[in-house]
Amino acid sequence: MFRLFKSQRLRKSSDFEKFRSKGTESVYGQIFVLKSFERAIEGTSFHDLTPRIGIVTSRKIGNAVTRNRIRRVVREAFRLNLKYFKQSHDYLFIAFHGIGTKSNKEITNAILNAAKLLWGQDS
RNA sequence: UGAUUUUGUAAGAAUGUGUUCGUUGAUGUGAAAUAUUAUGAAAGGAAAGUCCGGACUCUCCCUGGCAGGAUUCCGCGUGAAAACGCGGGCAUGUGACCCAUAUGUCCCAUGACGGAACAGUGCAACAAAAAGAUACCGCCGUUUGGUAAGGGUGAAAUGGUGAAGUAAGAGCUCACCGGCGAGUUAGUAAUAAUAUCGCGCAGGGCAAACCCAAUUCGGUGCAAGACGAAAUAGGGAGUUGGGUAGCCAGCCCAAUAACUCGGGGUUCGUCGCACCUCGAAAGAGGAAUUUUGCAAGACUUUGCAAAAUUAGAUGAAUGAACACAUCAUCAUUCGAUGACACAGAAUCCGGCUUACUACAAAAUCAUCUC
Repeated sequence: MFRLFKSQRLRKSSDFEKFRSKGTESVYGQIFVLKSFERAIEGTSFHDLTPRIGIVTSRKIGNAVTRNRIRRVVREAFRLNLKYFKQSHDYLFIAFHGIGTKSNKEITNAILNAAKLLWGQDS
């Protein structure tokens, strides 16, 4: 199962606002922050339980081409390595200045390490 | 040979092929495609800046004035308009030629090229006595003053040479040159020429300063706007007019109605919107773009025919991995890294501007050789 549905992405402002308040777990890297928290479950279908990700790329990171590339790389890393992300959790990826100079592989590996760390903090 | 600048060309297509995994619309099947299905499609020359002009939207798509904005040498052409193309004129500048105080001729480049006036206001660092009307030195006179010939300052100091004149000087006067205006001639015109007439030429520069003149424009911008669902309220305070056009009028509506303010709630979906119209559908008609061919034109281009094509997201799709080939860079033995500039559609068109890659041409500069 390698598809990436719309239900697996954060698509509302309210979803992003939740990261401001409640106790979120964070992993800080040199080029990004990965945050997560367990959301309220409303149903039992696949789309209710799957982990979701939101990506924040501000204008500080670079021009539109650079920001598009970062978003694609992060989504691809999330899609191909879904097993490292916990069920019924929301994730927020915030890119920092300087990420534009990194290669796709470097970013992917850094995200996976951060996800594994978040997995470990829970247990 | 290299660098820089300018102009032109290239739909500047993922370097190509294959495999695998995906994303977003569309269409088909289906009760349902968020059932993990099938088919086909999916970033640019600038998509950028948002500087102009339109389509379209709502609004008082009724009218005038004020305010405010835009445009600005002439002719022809293209265009819905902005704007663009060709030719001409004028100004400034580089270079060459001629001449040698000058004036002039040619080539190329640039030009936000209407107006400096018996319209008005304003501005000019530093230097200089003085930057619009001034006397520092000097000259003359001498009680106050006169004087722009000389010095000195500056980007710019009241046209130049000579004579006459004077206390000394000065277009104060005169001759020649220059300038301005009128007329005449040439030209469609901008404008040019002038051995005609007039003016001593007492006021230069900046309008990318306000401003003036002519022409022209209502505002709003897809977060426009339309519909649906859900939710809140059926109230509070204030005003007497209101019609959201920046303001003022006309015009229209209302007076137990309308508006304003504060508070509360919603911030979801569909359409607009993926070329348009008709149609249940099949399909038909038209539009645009690209390519090819033919024809027209001085050129940008235009017409006709044929074929192909018509992106549509909304925390925002158009991507990733691997293999082989090709190319580039680094090491130069195996090999390693990369696919390269500017840059990412956002309602849709036409321009302008800016950024940048490759190729071609021209100009300038530098170096080397003869």
